[in-house]
Amino acid sequence: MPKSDAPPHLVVVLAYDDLRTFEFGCAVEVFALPRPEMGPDWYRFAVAAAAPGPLRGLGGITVQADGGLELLEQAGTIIVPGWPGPGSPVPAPLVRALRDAHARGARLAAICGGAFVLAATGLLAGKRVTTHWSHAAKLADAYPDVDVRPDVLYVDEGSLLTSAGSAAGLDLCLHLVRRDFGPKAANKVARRLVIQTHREGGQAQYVERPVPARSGTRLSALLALIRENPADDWSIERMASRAGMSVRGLHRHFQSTTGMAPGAWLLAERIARAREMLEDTALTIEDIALRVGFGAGATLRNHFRNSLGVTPGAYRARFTANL
DNA sequence: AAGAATCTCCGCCATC
DNA sequence: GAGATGGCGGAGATTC
Repeated sequence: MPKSDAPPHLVVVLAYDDLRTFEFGCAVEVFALPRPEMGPDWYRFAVAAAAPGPLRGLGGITVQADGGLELLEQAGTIIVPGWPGPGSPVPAPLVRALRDAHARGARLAAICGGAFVLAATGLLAGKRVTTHWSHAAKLADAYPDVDVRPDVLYVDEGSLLTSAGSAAGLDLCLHLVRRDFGPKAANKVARRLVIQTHREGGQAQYVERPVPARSGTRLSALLALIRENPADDWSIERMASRAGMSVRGLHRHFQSTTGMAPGAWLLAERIARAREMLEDTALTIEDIALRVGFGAGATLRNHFRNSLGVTPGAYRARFTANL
C-alpha cells in the first residue's frame, strides 16, 4: 500500500498511433476513473504518447495524450496496452525510456501485444511472459531467451507483468490493484465494473463476487472444492481441516487471498449460485436453496434479499421478463 | 414472529 | 526480530 506521505502512485498508459482502444480501455477503466471512495492514496493517471505525431485509435477516434515520454520518468507503473502488430518496430526512444524507468524502479505491465514492446527492451530475458495466444509463437521465435507461457491469463514477475489477449488486461489491472491496495479494494473495483456493464434498475446491490484466487495459493484447492459442492456441509471447522490449517489460520488466509471471511465468502458463493439457478432453471426456490447449501427456503430468501435487495421470486420474474 | 442454541468473526496474546 | 501460526473469548450473527 502506498505510504500516505508520498504522492499517490502514478500510472502512465502509453498511447501510440493505431491504438488498441479496447486494451487501452481496460487500463483506463481500472486506473483512471475517479474513485473518491478509495481515499486520497488512489492512483494518479496519465496518458503518454509513445512517439510524436498524431495518434489515432482503432475505431477512428483521435487521441490526445497528456504528454510524451517524459511522463515515464515519474511513473510508478507503466502500461503498454497492446501494440499495432508483432512486426511493428518499437522506437528507440521508447525502448530507452522504458529501460530507464524500469531501472529507476517502475513496474512495466503489458497487455496483449504490448509484450512485444517489453521484449524489445531486453528486460524480459529469462522471464516468464504471456501474450495473446495468436502471437505467442511469434514472440517465442523473435525472442528465444524469453520464457513464453501461452496458457495463462497473466504473469507477474514482480516489476515486469504481461497479460494474455484483450480482456485478460482487466485481470492484470485488477491484480495490480490487489498488490497495491489488497484484495478488498480489488473486489470493490471488480464489482464496480460489473455494475457498469450490467446495470439494472433500482438500487439493487450486487453480491461480492470474490476475485478469483491466484492458483497455487494454499486455499485455491479448497475454494474449487467448495464451488463444486456448494451444498455440502461447509462448517468453518471442516473447511479448516480440508485446507490443513487451524480455524484461525483459515480465517487469516481467507482474508488475505479473498478479502472476505470464510463464512461471508461461502455465503456470497451460494447466493451467486442461487442466482444462476433462478436465471436458467425452473426449480422452485425451496429446491434451489437445498442445492446451493441453504437448509431451508426461508434462509435463502433472507440472504438473497439482504445482499441483492430483491426477493428471489422478484428477481426471477424481472430476469425472465427482461429476456 | 420470536427466542434459544449454535456458529462465526476478529482482536489479542503466546508460540514457533 | 519479523513473520506466520494457533488458541481463547466475547460480541454479534445465524438458524430453525
